[in-house]
Amino acid sequence: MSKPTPLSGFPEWLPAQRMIEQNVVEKIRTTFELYGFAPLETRAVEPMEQLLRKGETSKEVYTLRRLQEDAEAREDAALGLHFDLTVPFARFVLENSGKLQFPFRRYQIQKVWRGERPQEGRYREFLQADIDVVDRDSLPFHYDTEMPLVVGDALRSLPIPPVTIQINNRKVCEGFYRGLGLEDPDEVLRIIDKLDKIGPQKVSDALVQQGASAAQAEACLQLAQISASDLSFVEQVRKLGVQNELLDEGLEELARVVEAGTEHAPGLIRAELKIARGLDYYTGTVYETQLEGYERHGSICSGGRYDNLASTGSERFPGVGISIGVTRLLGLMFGRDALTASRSVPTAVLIALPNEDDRARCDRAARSLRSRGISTEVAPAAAKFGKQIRFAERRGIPFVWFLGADGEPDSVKDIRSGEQVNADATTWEAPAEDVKPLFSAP
RNA sequence: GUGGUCGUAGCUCAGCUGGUAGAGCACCGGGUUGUGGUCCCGGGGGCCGCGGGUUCAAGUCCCGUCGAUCACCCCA
Repeated sequence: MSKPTPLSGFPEWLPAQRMIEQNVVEKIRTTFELYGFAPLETRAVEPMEQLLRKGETSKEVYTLRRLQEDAEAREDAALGLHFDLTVPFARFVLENSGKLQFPFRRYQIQKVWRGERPQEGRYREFLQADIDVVDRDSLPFHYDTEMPLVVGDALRSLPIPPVTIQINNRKVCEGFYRGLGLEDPDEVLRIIDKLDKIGPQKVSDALVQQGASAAQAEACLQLAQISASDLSFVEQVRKLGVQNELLDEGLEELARVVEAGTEHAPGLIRAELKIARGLDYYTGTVYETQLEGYERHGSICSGGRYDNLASTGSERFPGVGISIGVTRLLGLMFGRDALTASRSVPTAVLIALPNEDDRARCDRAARSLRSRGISTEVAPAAAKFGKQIRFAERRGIPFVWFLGADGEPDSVKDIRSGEQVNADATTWEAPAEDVKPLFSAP
């Protein structure tokens, strides 16, 4: 059997990177819980009809079937892996609405799968950290203002470059387009979304192609080019002179999100009237997040308001949510060596083994250190101390422990400084910064 | 899913118009009878991503495939 090769789009990290991922997830989780979001995990698989309920994303869904399965059952292709965490959550709410208290806020940190062509920062299997709030019948708008603040806190707790959460509101766009007399707001939105990639001239051409007049296209471009970190965007939109009720409503909402950002997290939020978001279940606020220095790789955290995603005949559960693309974030950072671990193992202390006969003594010392939370391993084999120190060095283990010769005290060496001092395994404490690996930008 | 570029030791790469593989770093051993990182000496490693084809001969040309990456699509 020849050497296995990677599977495109299914990343696997090395232990040092996995430690970083775990640490990142832990920090995100802590922030989510600080805001009172309750943990939830849904199954990886959903019925296809659920997955396709909103949005034409069928081609991205991986379907599930047993290897041995009769042809007729196969035709149903009844199950698929979820491609985000919002749709399964909506299903879960409908299914369990009787057992939940509303407004219901929960977080989910899980793998999702999409059958897209992979490239840097884009994968087929990746981890999302998602928060949502849903309520019965109607959901107060202030939750729309809270979402970016939560992920802002989470992202700012990580050793990564600054982020900017860009906000828009579909009501603004749709209202504006309708106010202009354009009939197909979704199509306009789709075109406007490409502004950064193809430039204003081509966007304008495309709009005219779709039946817009030159003046209408120009107005759409004017709107899309509005960007502000404060409320000044309202005035800028007004100046364009379009009158529409939905537009007014959207502006009011967007203003509230920006206002909350200004108050609670200066520099985090920016009204960016060109962002659209692909998923078509969003009905109001939409979020997209840029990581400074990695803008061209797309948003690392997105979401929005969905008023109609979770509804049955009689019941309706509007929601708002946002999701951090953990794998994208990490993949981009790893790709530039911009996030590293101080060691490749959790171990803080390596106990040198002078002779195989001393293993029991070493194990005793190890147990003593572990009992006080110090991650410890005993050297794999008796060898020259130089080799054992090198074993530790290769892995970034900061301390090597030496048993004292009979009657002598043990000693511990900081192999970074070379300093070695007498120590007692029942009382010695590692410096606080060395107990766990550190994760940082180099 | 469509198209482009790339794929040589663990890593970074060299290998001219086809003539059966090299460097630096890393790794292992010795100098250093057991406390490393310097220095010196020596060593192991590559079906040249994989499969097929053209040719007397292919790392070098052609096709396919897998992987990486870029653009489109879409999106975390």
